[in-house]
Amino acid sequence: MERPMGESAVLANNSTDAAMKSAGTKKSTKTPATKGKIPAASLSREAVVEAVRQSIFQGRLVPGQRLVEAEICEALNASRGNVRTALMDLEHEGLVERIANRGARVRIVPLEEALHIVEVRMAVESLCVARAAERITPEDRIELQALAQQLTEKAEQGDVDGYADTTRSVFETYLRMANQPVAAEVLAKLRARNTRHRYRLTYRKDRAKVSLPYWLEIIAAICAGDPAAAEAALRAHAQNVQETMKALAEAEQPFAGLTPLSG
Amino acid sequence: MERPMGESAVLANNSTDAAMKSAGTKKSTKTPATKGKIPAASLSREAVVEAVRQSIFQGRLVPGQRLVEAEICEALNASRGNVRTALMDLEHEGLVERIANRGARVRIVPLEEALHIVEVRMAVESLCVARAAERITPEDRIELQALAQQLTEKAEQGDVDGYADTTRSVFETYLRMANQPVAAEVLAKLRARNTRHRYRLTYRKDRAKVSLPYWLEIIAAICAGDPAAAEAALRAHAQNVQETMKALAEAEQPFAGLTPLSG
DNA sequence: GCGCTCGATATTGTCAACAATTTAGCCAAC
DNA sequence: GTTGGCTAAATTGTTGACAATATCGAGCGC
Repeated sequence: MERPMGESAVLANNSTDAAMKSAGTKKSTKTPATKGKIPAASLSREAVVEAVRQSIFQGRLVPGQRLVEAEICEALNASRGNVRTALMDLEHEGLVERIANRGARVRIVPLEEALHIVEVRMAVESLCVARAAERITPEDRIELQALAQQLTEKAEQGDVDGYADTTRSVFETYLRMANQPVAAEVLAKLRARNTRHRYRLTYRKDRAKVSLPYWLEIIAAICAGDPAAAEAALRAHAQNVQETMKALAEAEQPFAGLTPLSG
Repeated sequence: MERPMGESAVLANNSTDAAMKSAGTKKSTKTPATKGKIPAASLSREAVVEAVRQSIFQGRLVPGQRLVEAEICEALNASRGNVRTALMDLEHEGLVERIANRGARVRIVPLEEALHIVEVRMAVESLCVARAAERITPEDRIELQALAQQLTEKAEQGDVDGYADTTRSVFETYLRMANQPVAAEVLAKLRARNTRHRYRLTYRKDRAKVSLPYWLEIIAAICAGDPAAAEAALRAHAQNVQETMKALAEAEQPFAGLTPLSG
């Protein structure tokens, strides 16, 4: 209704490839045959979850957009049951909003909530870096210092993507070091939930210059085995992120509907 | 197979009442009639979630117990689809564990994980009490001081249930004051997830004596508008909880299977 | 006697038809 | 012109049947 047709193609064009990739792993063991009737080997629930999730992350599905079960069915060639459960899964992840009898849509995460998310992340991640600092081993120290070096290089080269990837590696490294699986789980969900807001920050040309000193300080504190300093450094970074997000949102406010992902 | 029969009654006997209560709210508007065929007005998905959740909380379903869809169906008089989605919901809550093609069981939360949960809760709740201390209003102060008074009285009277209820009120109050919906959401899930371990602590006769000073200190710090002190007080409490949980688990280790809920 | 394949059974996963609900358009009445 | 109810269309929710998968036990060869 809202948009008559053809938009389901947005989901189909690029998604099925990625979706099939994860679906292939499943049905590989045995050929179903299915009594001669070929039901087009429809996507499993997990594959649908992944396809829709990626579509949201990559901006093919914009916040607020309606997710009609039947449309997704056709676009991904999946049965409605699978699509339905997939949407429920995504609701639990906080990516999709579902209202009873009224359908699902891509969840809109308002700035205020995004700031709250950063705040909670700050609390949980400060726990993680503190524990990482306490538990650091010589091997970890070498790895972290190498990452610090790499981070500096990427920043100097102006390699935005590489810099973003490396920060993720740092994050994953101290998370592993912290040995806090519950914290890791919580963080994964929170990060997924404000991917969009995070993207706006991460992929800015000048972001590396601002964030590099914060990252280096965090790494230095962990390597020094100083939990308090690590917490402080992480909180400083988080506060900068909050401020920058606010500033960015204000700057973009006038343009309302537009979302210039690649500023 | 494992246990031939009759155990489904464990779920049915007491649960349907509570389940019906929440189901009643839904179907109240209109009588379905359903073409003359009476499908026994089966429980909706949410009602099943609630019934199973309560059964787990109240210990009628013990950790590790298998949750066969068909059995729950019959016990609660719900359709399998609803039971199925309910189990998936509970999986997301961390209460139920589901293995593909092998069914669901009540999740076993090992001591180690329970300690991790307390640690994450400590991080998130310390954020909340700090914010509560920053944002406190005169009305909040009056409310908190009244709760502190009540807490002291219940502890003196040895009213274990009342004391537990009041601590929950304190928790809810500073959570509301903190204005951190995301943190509240995360905490709700974490609390649900180690309900069982928490019960062992909360409902001990002598627990109030130990925890009361911690609670009073937290409240005092919030009322004083001192975020740092509030965080410190909360962390002290959390650490005591961790230590006590460890000690309790060790003490119970010899008795293996038994779970003396009302020690 | 021991291990192994092969069937029987129990249980979960998928699907498509059906029921219920909401929404939008329309006409009538005020 | 606006409000109110009524009907039709679109969409979600539910159910039962069927397919796929894992588990267990019996028979069989070694």
